[in-house]
Amino acid sequence: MASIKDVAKMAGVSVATVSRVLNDKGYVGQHSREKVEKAIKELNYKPNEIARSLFKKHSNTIGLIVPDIMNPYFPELARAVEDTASKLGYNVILCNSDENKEKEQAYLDVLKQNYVNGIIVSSNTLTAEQIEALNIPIVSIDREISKGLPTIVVENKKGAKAATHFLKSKGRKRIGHIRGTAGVVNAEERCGGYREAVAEEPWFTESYIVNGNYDMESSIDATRELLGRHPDIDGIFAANDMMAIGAIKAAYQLGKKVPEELAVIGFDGIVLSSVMIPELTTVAQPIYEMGELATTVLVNLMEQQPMEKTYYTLEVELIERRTT
Amino acid sequence: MASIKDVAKMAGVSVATVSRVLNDKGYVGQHSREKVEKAIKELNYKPNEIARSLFKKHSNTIGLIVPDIMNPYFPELARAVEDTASKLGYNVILCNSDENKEKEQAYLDVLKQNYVNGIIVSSNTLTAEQIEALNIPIVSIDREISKGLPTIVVENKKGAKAATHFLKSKGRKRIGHIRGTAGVVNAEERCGGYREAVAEEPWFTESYIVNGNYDMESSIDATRELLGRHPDIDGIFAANDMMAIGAIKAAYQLGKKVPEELAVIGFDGIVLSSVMIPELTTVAQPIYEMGELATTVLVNLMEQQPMEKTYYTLEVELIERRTT
DNA sequence: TTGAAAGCGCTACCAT
DNA sequence: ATGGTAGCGCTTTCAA
Repeated sequence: MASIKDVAKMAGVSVATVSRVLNDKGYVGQHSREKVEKAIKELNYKPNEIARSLFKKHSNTIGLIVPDIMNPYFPELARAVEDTASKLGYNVILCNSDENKEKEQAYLDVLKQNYVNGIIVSSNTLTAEQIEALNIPIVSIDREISKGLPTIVVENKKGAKAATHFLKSKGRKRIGHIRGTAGVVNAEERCGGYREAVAEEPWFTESYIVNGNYDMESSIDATRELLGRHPDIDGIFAANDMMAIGAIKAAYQLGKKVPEELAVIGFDGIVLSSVMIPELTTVAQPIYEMGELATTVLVNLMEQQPMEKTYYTLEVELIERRTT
Repeated sequence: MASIKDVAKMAGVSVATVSRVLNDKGYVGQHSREKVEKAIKELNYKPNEIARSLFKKHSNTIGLIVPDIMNPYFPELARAVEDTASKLGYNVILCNSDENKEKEQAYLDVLKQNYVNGIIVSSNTLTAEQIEALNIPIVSIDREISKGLPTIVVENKKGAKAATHFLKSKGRKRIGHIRGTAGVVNAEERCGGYREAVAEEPWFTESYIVNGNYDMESSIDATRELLGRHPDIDGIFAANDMMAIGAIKAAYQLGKKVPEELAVIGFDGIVLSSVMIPELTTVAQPIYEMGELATTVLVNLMEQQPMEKTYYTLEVELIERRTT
């Protein structure tokens, strides 16, 4: 591979001059510039990004840490991040943390050793201390890790409340809730939204809430239990789409018709929700937009641009489909 | 961040000695080693991978180029690649090509400029020349780009044939096929498998094959057309799962019951197929395994280890579920 | 067993 | 306007 030296030699100038035309920085005479450009073309020269990174102390790369890219929420996010990063001249390194603290810290270290410019992270285990110790621009998606740290979240509570009210508006009389993973902030928030919506209902008791793990399997069990306790439930708000699907599966197993006997609404708006049959009514997050925003905010941060805002709460949208 | 110099200073030795203990290479006295290790711990020193890369001429990262991580086939592949790479000490840079030649070449260049050790690619547009010009270890998934280039594929034809025979074994009398994107090799192969299975059927004509684009929308239209032409069709083999889902949607639109009046079988075994309702019968590829294998083969190649094999054809597995 | 120093490819400072 | 060169942090010869 041709290096800057080869270009300089062929053009009959110094490497300094080549560097100047490469970066379009400093004075370069018209004549020299042309010679250099010609040599670059002839040698098909591409600057070595690693050498640049060593000098600049950053590598034009951003790290993306997600729990698991196979979780249907994240491909769209990853795509948005990669699209935006690529447009702005950055590569993205993909990391699957499995919500495991050790893995997460290991990735953080590796990313730092590789001089990433910044990191986008979706995590429920990361602490403010870890981030401060790292001393690299970070933006957090879906959870506020600490005050002041740039964060992109959605209206979890509001969306949950809307979902529950929607079920009521459809004439549902007894509405249960399948809560997300215990300890996860957005699960609490969504549960809070549900609670507000049903607080005044005479029938409501805590037993209308059952715990799931944000996956389909846990939700099938949870739904069976819930429906066992309260056979009169005719509407379920699940804290995410995968659990909504689980609820529908459980309903089929129990011989209940969806939506006739049981209406189900989810949360997230993953692609799956619009593809499955019957199509799922859900409170959709603007996932792509979140990834885009996270990336531009991160890049602003990396480039030390003044930030008007550091905490973004995006709107969710209730999409009515077939399960309600 | 502490550098090797700081460690050397603190330990009272030269940077050469520190480097030796870091890499466990060359002679280091017991006493020096201990001093160095102590200093490393105390400073929480982590070697700068970029500096290493500059010297070594590779960066311990591999590029993964896929058409679109949002396509449900790829998250599992990406996960497998990342898991395996991470285990072997490599990072992975994610690239979405959109099957666009220019984007693809741009990524190839960027990856090379970043000294990636190797690349895993799933592409229908990449040519043997591009790869040779690049001069970086590459393995191709899902398509043989050129003889000799390490390749991981599945038994497309065999699987397609099995799918069609399976429909017959279920008593289906008229079986249509929704073909994948024109010009894509695996689409041809799968179509070939279907053809072999129905060649002897007296009813068979080319009009039982209709073209889709490997996505749901195209398949809905294609299915409506197919069923319009041949209302007697009672079984459909779609060249991938998304198109199978499209076929099912079209059937619902037309008031046909699945599987009673129309059996549908897909291909790929994406997660979606087991989650949707009704669960989809499909010919599953061992996607995770393919990613794993691709990565280990690539790493062998990068490390110049002798390769027994360069072309791997993996078995597919017919999974019977609810749509047949 | 250890250290000095060259060099990986590039940028930016300082001269001229 | 241009060139020489130090230095980014590391590895690896070469000498001692």
